[in-house]
Amino acid sequence: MVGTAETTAAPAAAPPGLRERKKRRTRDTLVRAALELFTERGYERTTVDDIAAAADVSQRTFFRYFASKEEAAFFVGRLAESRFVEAVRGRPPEEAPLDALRRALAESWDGIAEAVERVVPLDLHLRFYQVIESTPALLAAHLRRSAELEERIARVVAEREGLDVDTDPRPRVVVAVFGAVVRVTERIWSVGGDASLAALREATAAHLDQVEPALTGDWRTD
Amino acid sequence: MVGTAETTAAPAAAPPGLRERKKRRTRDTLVRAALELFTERGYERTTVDDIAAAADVSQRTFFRYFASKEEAAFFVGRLAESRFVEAVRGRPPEEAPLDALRRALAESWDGIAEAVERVVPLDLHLRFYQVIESTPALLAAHLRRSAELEERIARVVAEREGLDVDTDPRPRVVVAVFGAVVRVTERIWSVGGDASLAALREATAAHLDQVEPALTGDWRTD
DNA sequence: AGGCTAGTGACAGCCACTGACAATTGACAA
DNA sequence: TTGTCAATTGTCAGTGGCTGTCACTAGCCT
Repeated sequence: MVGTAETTAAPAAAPPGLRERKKRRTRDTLVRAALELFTERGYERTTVDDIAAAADVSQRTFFRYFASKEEAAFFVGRLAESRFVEAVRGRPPEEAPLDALRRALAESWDGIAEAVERVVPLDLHLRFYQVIESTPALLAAHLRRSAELEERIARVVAEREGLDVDTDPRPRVVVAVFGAVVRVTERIWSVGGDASLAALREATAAHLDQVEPALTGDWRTD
Repeated sequence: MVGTAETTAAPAAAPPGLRERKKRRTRDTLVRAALELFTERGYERTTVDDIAAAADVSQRTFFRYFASKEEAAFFVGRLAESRFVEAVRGRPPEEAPLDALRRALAESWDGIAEAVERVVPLDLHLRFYQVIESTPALLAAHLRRSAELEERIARVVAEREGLDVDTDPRPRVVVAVFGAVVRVTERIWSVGGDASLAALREATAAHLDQVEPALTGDWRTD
């Protein structure tokens, strides 16, 4: 069952039966309970038993929905990622790669917020980033997931440009640069006082503007 | 005891007593046993008990030397990181940041190889990168460690330029970009056939050359 | 030589995670 | 409606990473 959620949703969605609805409810309850406990008490100090108890299921059931404690933590993040990948796919092919990534992100925010809200309060999701940044185990998992996401996007970019990712390093390089900036932003934003989506959005745009000047390196001429 | 290795070595190294030498030997034996087992059998399929048995100590003793199985895996990598940081510190301040990083890395390779050899065969260390890339848990840990390293280096760069990392995002951005390229290189190199230091060195230089052209984005004009 | 202390092993226990089996409970046809 | 089948769940037992505790041994220092 793990991983077979609606990420692999059928094209023609038949009205889900009771069984399916119940499953979704359980899953969402688990995710929400997990995020609430994590943000209140911390990731490490929350046991899977705690989460299961809060959702009123057995520990074994928790692991039938999520392959690991970590996976539950990032379930919501996954929704956001899919949105972004789709946005990149939808960009007109004549845009330069870095531009396309940038605009895709800019136009994704609202859709992401909406998708997140369908499972947990947006605010909870945003506050959870602070937990990620301050928990080594979670940060590690987050970075690995980001790397995987970058790989997916690099393939999309390569396809747009008619290149082979395994021959030409440029797609991976641009995407890596883009991802690096986004992560620096997340980090700075998460320790800053304003945990709002608007603040994240603006900080991202601002930092992306810094890439060119930062690389040319005449920092002392301003 | 964990973490108090010679990273925090005394300035005037008094001739180490028997106790100290024995400790170092035990630690190195553990590291070597761990890397050998990891590369032969895989990380997950090697238990801490296996490593401890191979080094002829108890499991408890293993955990007195290393806070986690993961830490033993990255002990050698830590040596390499320190060398690099020092090399960055040693670069003349008039160099542009990205240049300084690049040259620091270029001049570090030999010293790193030497430092590694003092603990395990260089070849073993290099082959271990394949294990890292193909083991999710290790990759996650590796990425987190890289992020920490980048933070340290960002501070060095900021200092060189007389900037405050918490105010000006540029130091973190350059370093992140540099780190991203290095990681893309590691990844491609680790799946490629040639697991030699020379190959890694060349691939790194080549990929760093790609940053500028990849960002400007006129990919179809060549 | 003898006390001091760092290093070690043995043991017990917590927590993430997994396999196996039995009990429930939706789904669907008779 | 009812009976059957399959999906979902709970219980139980076990593995592996990791930690606290305690007694014991072995370098070190006077």
